[in-house]
Amino acid sequence: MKAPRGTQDIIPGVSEKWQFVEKQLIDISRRYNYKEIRTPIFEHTELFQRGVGETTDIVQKEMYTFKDKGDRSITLRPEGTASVVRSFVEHKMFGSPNQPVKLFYTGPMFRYERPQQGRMRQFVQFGVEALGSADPAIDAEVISLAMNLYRELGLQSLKLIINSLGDKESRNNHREALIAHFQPVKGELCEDCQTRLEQNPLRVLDCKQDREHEAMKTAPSILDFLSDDSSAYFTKVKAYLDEMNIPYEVDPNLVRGLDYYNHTAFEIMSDAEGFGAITTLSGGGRYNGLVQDLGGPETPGIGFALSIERLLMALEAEGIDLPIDESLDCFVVALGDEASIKAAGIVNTLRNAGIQAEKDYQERKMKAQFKAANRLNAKFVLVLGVEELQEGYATVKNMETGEQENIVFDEIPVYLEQNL
RNA sequence: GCGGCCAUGGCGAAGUGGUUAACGCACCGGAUUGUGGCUCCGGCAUCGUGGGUUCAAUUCCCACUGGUCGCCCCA
Repeated sequence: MKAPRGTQDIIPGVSEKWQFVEKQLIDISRRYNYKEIRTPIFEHTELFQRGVGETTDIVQKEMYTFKDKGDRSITLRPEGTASVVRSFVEHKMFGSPNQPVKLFYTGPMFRYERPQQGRMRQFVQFGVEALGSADPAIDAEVISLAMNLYRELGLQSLKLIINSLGDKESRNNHREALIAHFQPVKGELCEDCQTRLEQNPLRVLDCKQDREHEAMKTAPSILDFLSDDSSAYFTKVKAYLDEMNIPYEVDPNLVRGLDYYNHTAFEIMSDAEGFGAITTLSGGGRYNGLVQDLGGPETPGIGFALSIERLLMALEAEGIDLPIDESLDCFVVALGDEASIKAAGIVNTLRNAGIQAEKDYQERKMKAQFKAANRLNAKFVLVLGVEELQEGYATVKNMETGEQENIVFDEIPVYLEQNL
């Protein structure tokens, strides 16, 4: 038996990295005053159809959807925002006195895709959502949070790309212009783009296949169609980023793959060598209509999500070692049955005193027990033999210096606490 | 969803249509009857799964599963 395609086990040796990174993400989020939200891993299919958008690749071909025994259509969540917004509405968080409502989440997401490195069918996202504020300062805050998460872990090769998708009016005008622009050459575009032109002409812009087509190069930019309000908004977002010394690049072709975005859109990529085809570390943007689409009052929102798998890949690509403690405080070597019983007692006492302790369970000989202790990076080894048992002490060896001394049983916890 | 490459012990990695499938690392045991990191000796493999060709398949063919790279898309 193997884990299903596109899934992975995170086992000791790697799980420590996950724990470290996840703790880091949570700590930094707390500093920005985001609170954790946990939502179900599956939802009614309709939530994603409405929230993510019928025309998106996610909804059209990537969802894990099934009927449960009550004949309900259920979908394993492909992303986090729709669920968070659903929960925001369901729990009437729009009524909270603390606005905006600032939330973060971590957990597995599911998309049925062809796996390759950095693209799994089950992958873990960390994301934040700020609901209830239309202040460009919160856009900048979310972006700065995203950048800081990476920076504080030591990543250097980062590129922040931003764009504005405008408001409804801007998008409609741009949409008309795009259709008018591409219609005459429609037959020369790839099949997907021909469909996109009908359904969501904006997405023609980020087609990789037709990138070289001259109509692409001369295509009307959304930035030229921004309404005065949208344009002013985007200018303010940039001003905040400038003030926070966050470098960015404006890419008018940056289009997010989910339908709910408007105004600010951004993506963080890695420049690092050895990163293969996938360079996007995280993406996010503003979604001012989404809360209303999902049955809540008109409420602005912005958020972003990152993939922890890709974050770990980026760390690897940049050769960053996480400060993970792989040592063991104490290993108790016991010789014989009687000593083994005493060892179990001592190990228990030490653990109760907050000291990491381990003993042998393989009936190994002394030499092999020392080898095991060494392998576990034990800082101290306690030896219990016949003589020790008789006299009521343990031989305590400092594995780094090789020095050893006799410590009576009762004093072992204190001795170790003082010397660790 | 499309195309290429790949699959040998815990890990890395040779190899062959035919009796015992190299080697390195790790692990276990011994040399060293109570002390790790060095040395020497010994031990340790249903050759991804299923089917086919053949007197004989780990080796050839097919399917499946999985990995990987590119495309697509994204996190």
